[in-house]
Amino acid sequence: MILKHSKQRDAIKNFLMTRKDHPTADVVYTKVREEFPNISLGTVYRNLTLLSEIGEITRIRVGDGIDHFDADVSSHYHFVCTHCGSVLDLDMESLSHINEIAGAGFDGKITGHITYFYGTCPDCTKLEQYS
Amino acid sequence: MILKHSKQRDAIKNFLMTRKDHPTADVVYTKVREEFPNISLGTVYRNLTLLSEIGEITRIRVGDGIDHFDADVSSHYHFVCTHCGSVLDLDMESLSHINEIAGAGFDGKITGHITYFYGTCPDCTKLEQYS
DNA sequence: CTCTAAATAGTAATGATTACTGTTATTATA
DNA sequence: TATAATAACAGTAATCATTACTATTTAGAG
Repeated sequence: MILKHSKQRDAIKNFLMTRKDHPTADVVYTKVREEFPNISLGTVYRNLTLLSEIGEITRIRVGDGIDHFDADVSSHYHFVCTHCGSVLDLDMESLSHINEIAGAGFDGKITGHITYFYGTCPDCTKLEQYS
Repeated sequence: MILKHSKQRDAIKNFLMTRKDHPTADVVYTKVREEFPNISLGTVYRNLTLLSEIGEITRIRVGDGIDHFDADVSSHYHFVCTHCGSVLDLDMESLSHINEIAGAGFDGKITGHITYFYGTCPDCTKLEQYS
C-alpha cells in the first residue's frame, strides 16, 4: 500500500504536534473541522490509526475507554488525573528494569510494559488546598 | 443501598473464583447461563460492576478495549500475550518504588500506578520453537 | 404474612470505533 | 500535459462493549 499525500492527514498530524495534552479522536475532529469543515469522523479515525501504524504518533490507552493520541513518539510515561481525567506527560527515567523483575519468575517472554500513573494533577491539587 | 442476596450474583462470583485466567463479561455470561439459562447480560454487567465496587473482584483493563475480571483482589501484576491475547498473573514483588520515581519531577500527587507487561506467553513460546 | 426496595429479565439506547460505498484527489507514467 | 490507477475522501451504516430503562420478581425486615 503506497501512501498518497493528503491535506487532511497533514492537518491532523500538525494539530497533534501543537498539543502537549493528549487529545481524543473527537477533540481532533472538532479542531480540524475548523480548517476542513466537512472532514468526516471516519477520516480522522482512519488517519489516526494509519499514523500510529507507521509510527508517527502513539495511541494511548489509559483505562477510560477512550483512545488518546500523542505526537510525541519517544518513550515516556503518562499520568492520569483521577479528578479531571486529564492525561499529562511525566519526565522520568525509563523503567526497563521492571521487565527483568517481571520476567524472573515467568515462563514466557516479556518484551515490554505499559505503565501509567494516577493521582491528582497540579491544577486539581491547587483547587483541593482551598476547599 | 442495602445489598440483598442473589443467586445470580453468587454464581458469577463463584465462577470467577474457579478461574485463574481473567474472563470477560461475555465469557462469564456464557458460563453462568449453563446454570441460569435466562440470566440477562445486563445482570452480569451490573453484578460485575457491583462486585468490583465493593471490592470483591477487580476490573482489569489491558488495552484491548474489553474489560476482564479477576476474583483475586490482592495486589498483583498482569501479563498480556501479544499473540493469543490471554491475560495471566505474574508472581512478582510490588513496584511501589516507581511511584517515587514518577513523583520526583512532578508537581501533582501520585497515588498509584497501573502496569501490565506484554510479550509471548508460555504456550505461544512453545509453539514458536517449532514454527 | 406483608410491605418495601433490591434485583431481575428483556429490551432499547449509548458511545466509541470500524466498515462500506460511491466520489474525489494524488501521483506515476505515457 | 493528459491519462489511468488507486489512495483517500465524505457520508452513512454497522458493530461491539457497555449502560439505561421498565415492568416484574424476589429477598428479607418488621
